[in-house]
Amino acid sequence: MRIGELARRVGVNPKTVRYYENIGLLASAERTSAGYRVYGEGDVDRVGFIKAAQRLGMRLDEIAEVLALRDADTRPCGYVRRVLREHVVSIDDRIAELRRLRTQLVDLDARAEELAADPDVGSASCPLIDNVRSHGDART
Amino acid sequence: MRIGELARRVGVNPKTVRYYENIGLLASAERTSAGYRVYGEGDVDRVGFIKAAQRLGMRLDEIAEVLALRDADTRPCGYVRRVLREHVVSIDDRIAELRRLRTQLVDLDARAEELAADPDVGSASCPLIDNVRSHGDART
DNA sequence: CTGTACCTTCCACCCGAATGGAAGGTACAG
DNA sequence: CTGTACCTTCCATTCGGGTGGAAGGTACAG
Repeated sequence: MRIGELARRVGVNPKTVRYYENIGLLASAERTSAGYRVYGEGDVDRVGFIKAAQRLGMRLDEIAEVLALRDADTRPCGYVRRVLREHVVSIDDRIAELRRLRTQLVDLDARAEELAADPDVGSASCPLIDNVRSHGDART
Repeated sequence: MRIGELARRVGVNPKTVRYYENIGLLASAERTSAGYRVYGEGDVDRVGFIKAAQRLGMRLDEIAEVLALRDADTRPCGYVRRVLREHVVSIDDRIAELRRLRTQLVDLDARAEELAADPDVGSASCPLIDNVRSHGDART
């Protein structure tokens, strides 16, 4: 497939794919005789992986390390395994932190519940909204 | 306390604190007669919360929404609770995705283990490292 | 053959999130 | 009363991660 289809399938801009190639996250793609880049399923996978990792807050350079590992059919050396293990630990930390945040949010919601149960207030006006909207454009 | 101490306690740059005030994440701080910003424990807490949320990949505008909620001693309206619940769901997604990534990394490490067990290769050289180092300066 | 949808390179610009530095005021120790 | 550590504002710059747009080539349908 060509770059457009790859991009569509992963949900990114074709430019982003070229950008990844530029910075070495993707190997230089094969080209058709006309110079068009040609991709296969492996690339869909790879770009998908990059995007997934990114959503988790990894930077591209960190992702590059992990991908390099993934690419290594060759015997992985100690360095590389250390990097791997570090990533696993940092993921564990992240998960733990997310759980803490989740708890805080659920508690907030519970408080909201209580207040909402208060019969003499409807849920009509919400000064909060104005509050939120006035700083930094709401993206939704 | 003044801005420097707040910043030190949370582990951020004083500039960052002013920046947060600018964009409305922090209310305008009280000032001494000389114009110095004055903070309390609540602010340490708040900036710490911002940083924690950020480490989890939330953007400042999303964090602003959650903080606005946290600020709401007033009855939370439906809108606000919806936002809350959305955040919880997205955290759950994030956790799930992190788990998937973790599994992938652990599998990689297991593969590394196998290969490392192969007796006729030491773990001396590692073409991977060069690979990684050549694109995007390694940060470590 | 022409349209249009897609591709190429190259260069410049955008956004979020800070951070640096200049120019100047303040708190307080010695 | 001076040093230095800290504060103020304002404006410019950085960095990561893209994205826009121009100028031009290509694939293929009608």
